[in-house]
Amino acid sequence: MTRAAARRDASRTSTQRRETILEAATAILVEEGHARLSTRTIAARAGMRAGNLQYYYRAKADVVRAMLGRYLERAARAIETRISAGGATAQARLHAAIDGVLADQESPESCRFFRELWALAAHDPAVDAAMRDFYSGYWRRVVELLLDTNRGLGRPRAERRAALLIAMFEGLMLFRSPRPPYALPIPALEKELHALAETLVLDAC
Amino acid sequence: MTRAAARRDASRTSTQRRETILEAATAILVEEGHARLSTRTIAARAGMRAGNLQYYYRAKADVVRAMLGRYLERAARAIETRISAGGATAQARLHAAIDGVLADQESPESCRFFRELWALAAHDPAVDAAMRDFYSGYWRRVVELLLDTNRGLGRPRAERRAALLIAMFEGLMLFRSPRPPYALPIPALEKELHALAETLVLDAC
DNA sequence: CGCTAGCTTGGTCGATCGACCAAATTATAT
DNA sequence: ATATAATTTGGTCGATCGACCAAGCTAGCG
Repeated sequence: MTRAAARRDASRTSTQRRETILEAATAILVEEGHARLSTRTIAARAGMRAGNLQYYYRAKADVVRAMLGRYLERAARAIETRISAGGATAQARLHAAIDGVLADQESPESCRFFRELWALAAHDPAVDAAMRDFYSGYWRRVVELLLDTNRGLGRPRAERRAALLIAMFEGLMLFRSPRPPYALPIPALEKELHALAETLVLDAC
Repeated sequence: MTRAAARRDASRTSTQRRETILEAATAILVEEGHARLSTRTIAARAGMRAGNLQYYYRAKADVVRAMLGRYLERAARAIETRISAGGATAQARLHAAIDGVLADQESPESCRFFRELWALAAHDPAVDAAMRDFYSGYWRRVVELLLDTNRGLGRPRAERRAALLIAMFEGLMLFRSPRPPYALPIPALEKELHALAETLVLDAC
């Protein structure tokens, strides 16, 4: 029997410890912001000493990198799941995707996290690269959704409109968080957004 | 003769000294980011000692507040100027406003500055309040522009669509900066955006 | 049993931060 | 010229940061 398997406490495996650290880092980023994301606060939240955190991640940048990968990966998977379960027609899947993104934005944590990510990416090349990767895949996926719904759009136009859609989503996220937004009636806004997506995908003018 | 007028070097008036400080702070925020915006770096860039900076602004927050007010005020005035000079018809003024915002986004400094502002606002109540003020006025102005172009829209719908427009603008800014963006063909994108604004303001469906 | 590898502690290091202040300097007014 | 006010200097303070490391602890191995 290997040592790892023999552990009484499964939460003490090395991978589980790393997971705890990433969870702690995410929680701090969401609840207290990037300015308070220090090796010490992460360690404290993870229930360990600062020195011990360095045993699992040599540098703070390694923690950030891992946390980022974990989060973006999950976000991408969540959206993909929504799309696949969205319905039979391409149009239904498009609207399911929009609903998925909007639902994600309902959670203050998600908005917070992404706002902090933008802040971090502004001057951290590693974070910036990861964000680019994420949005690049995000964008390609939306382009395909638009094309699936209306082949007549043509790829260049679909690419432009996908970019506008994503920009609008991200812009909305800025205004949602952290406190109740700029007196925007979100539900009505979402209907408007669905209608807008409809024209974006149908109008080939 | 007053003291200020008697100064040999006009750049040594108290107000001019403060202006120098705010310029230095803005430059640092744009070129090096909010993480490097410290009282010491600001003072160094303004050509004075850290202690002297505190003579003009008691706390770092005061510098940030003043810099923010200065910048947002200018931004608001620039857009307003564009609109007034935009043309005779309401529709021409709307498109002039869009061009103005897009032109502002062309400058990397502007994108940088706003990205850093969003980062600061995330956990600085004063910055957050100032941003809210700015976007609140921005939003109201766009609502009026939409209503001027097409009375038939009705205020609630105009408010929603103005919000979507602004969200799209701010979202685009995120993707523009700091480095060449996500392979987005910006000129074509801007045409698309004008067309989209057209449907937003005309379609009353 | 003792050995060893994995894990954890607690402390230190140099750097940077915002803030504060007494003293020195410079400009203006009398 | 002298007194007064405005400005500038240079240094210190306590706090926090990322990183580092020697020593101690623990669990499974032979």
